[in-house]
Amino acid sequence: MKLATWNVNSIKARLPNVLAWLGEAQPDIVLLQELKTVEENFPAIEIEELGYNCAVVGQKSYNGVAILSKHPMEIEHRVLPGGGDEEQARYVEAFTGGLRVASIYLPHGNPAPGEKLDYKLGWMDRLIAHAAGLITLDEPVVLAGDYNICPTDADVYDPVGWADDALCRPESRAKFRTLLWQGWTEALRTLHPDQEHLYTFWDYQAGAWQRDNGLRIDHFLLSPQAADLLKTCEVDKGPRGQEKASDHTPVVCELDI
DNA sequence: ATGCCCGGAACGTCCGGA
Repeated sequence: MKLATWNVNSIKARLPNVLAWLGEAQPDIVLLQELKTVEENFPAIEIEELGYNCAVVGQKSYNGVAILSKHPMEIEHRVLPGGGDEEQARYVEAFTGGLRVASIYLPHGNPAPGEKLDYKLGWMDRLIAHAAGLITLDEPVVLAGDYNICPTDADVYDPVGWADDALCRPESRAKFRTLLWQGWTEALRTLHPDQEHLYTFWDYQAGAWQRDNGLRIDHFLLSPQAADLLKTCEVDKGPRGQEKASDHTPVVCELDI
């Protein structure tokens, strides 16, 4: 089973790139973030033509997450529990292909410190609380997406320059570690512990892609039962180098199921 | 020290992104 996560930075602007990559990479399950549109305007027909079922949680202009799956799919959550009447489309969770999977778009938290960082940390507390329940279910669970967290300085092209940014601040990293300590395996770094320049995002500005000034902020977290199935996890840099690219590139994870 | 580049909304130019 081949899974992928990809922040596409507008599904409408990125549709040709997404369709081409789906056809070429042939993933079974895809977790998308930053759709930037409502569910009614999600290009479901084009994606269904490639054999996917779609679970979409949209929002006008901002955020938006989806799960695409070649298997039958049952939606479990359209919003991260614990947030009252949260309006931001940042979480969708479903059963599909024998797995429980969630597509996550964590708030970035800048400028920091301030309200935005507080919202991010509060959102992470909710994720930690929900994940604590999921990990007791003794089933293979995959929590993947754009976490907007660089877990360590090895995941940043310029750790000193980014030290005070919400993606790298100790408060953000501490929450991420709290989540991992529940027993989640962060697949990409686990399989590539010493790899340098292992990035998933390159800013559009200042020639970041050409200079390989990247960040690793898109992550696959696996429950113990899912980690037991882990075969490979890789960054596919291809889509970032193409015309009209997203600023993120897909991370692909293969499970032996 | 600041902005660089994008997409969305909307038709000015700003907001959000990371």
